[in-house]
Amino acid sequence: MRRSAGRRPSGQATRSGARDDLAGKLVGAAAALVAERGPQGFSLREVARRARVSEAAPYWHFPSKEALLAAVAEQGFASLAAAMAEVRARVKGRPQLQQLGIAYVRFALTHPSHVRIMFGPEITDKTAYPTLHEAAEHALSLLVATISEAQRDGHVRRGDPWDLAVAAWALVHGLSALLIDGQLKDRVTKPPEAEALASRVAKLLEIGLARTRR
Amino acid sequence: MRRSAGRRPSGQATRSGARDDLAGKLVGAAAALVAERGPQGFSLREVARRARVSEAAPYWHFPSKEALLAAVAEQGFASLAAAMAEVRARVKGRPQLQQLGIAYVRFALTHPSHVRIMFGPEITDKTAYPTLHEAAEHALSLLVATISEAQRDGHVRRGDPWDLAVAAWALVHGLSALLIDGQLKDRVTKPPEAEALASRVAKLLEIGLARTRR
DNA sequence: ACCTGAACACCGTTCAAGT
DNA sequence: ACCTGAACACCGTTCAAGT
Repeated sequence: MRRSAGRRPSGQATRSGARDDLAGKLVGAAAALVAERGPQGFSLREVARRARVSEAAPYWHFPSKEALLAAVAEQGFASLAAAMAEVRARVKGRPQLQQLGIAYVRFALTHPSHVRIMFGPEITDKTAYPTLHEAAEHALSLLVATISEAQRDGHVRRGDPWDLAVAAWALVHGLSALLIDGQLKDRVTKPPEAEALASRVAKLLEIGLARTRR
Repeated sequence: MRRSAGRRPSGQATRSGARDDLAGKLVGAAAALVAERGPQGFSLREVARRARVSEAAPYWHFPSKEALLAAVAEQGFASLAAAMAEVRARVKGRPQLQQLGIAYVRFALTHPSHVRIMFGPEITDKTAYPTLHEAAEHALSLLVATISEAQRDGHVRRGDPWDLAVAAWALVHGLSALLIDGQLKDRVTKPPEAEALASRVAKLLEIGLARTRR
């Protein structure tokens, strides 16, 4: 009960750009370890070992293993949002939604362990980490914005944009989960097949959300 | 290297109906523990404690913690398939698909930890447990059958039924995952709201998969 | 303020030993 | 064939102690 509950979960340096920043190094090592071994093989002690500090050292910067993972998850939502923003900047008009969906699945397939941390039960209460919550919220807001604009341009049916966004999110998130969890291994074994499936499903999304009478 | 890799992962009795069946008792205790504490709080030692045997005892019946969890997951897919079959028997015609979707989400919301075990990373290689794989395959086959019949009856567009089934599965699975993982807690806080959202999303599914020009 | 070393209470799994 | 008791190598977390 002597430490101050690990501020700076995003892991900036204490002073400007100091490179003795252990918090940042821990987040980096944690992200790498998650990518390597997945949520199962992850351990705080191994992170400490990789950062060349004692097993108790991380506790000064993060109140728990969960808090460190929350920082990793936040990082993940930031990269996801960046990937989404890139698509929104690059492709305009009717195909935007489909491309956004494909980008989502692609992100999940290239960072499966990251995605598991972002959404899985490792972080029990997401609202306990406000910056994580905001990062997730921001990614969703990009999708809602895309839907709203598509409605304005007449590419998507009328209706509550949040509802439609959740449906779109659920579709690509569900496909990602099924692929990551190996539930479709019988029929889709290689990455290109997964990409093709993602493309077809995202096409169905575009059709499904399209204005009736197309 | 002295035991025979735990046969009977479904946990039947050795002789007909013998009630000293430890394997079955372990699966029961494991399922209860999963429901109580989730995948995180689950431990093989606690299961052994609840079954009133030593911590080494489970290893005669199951080669690993993962194998015991695979039995729990198999049970989960069996109940899911049963719930789906019930819907298929009860409701016919065009609303069948929507009702199936709602039933899926309802199952996930009432058995969140079970669903996590069924789909999560706890079981690394699903193909290593053939009966688990079959149980999952069977649940999917019910969905494919529903789609095929709906196509025959003119309620669903043309196209590879497996593709359409995967899209439908992804949609309801994704919505379930987002709800379970608390990703929608900002907007949907109570079970009735979740049900209503599931209903609207499943309706979108029906519309999206409908024949064009409806 | 920040970190170490040692400790506590847990794990999954193995292995000799019992019946 | 089936189970126990003890052991090994790990965990997350805490706490006194150092600087």
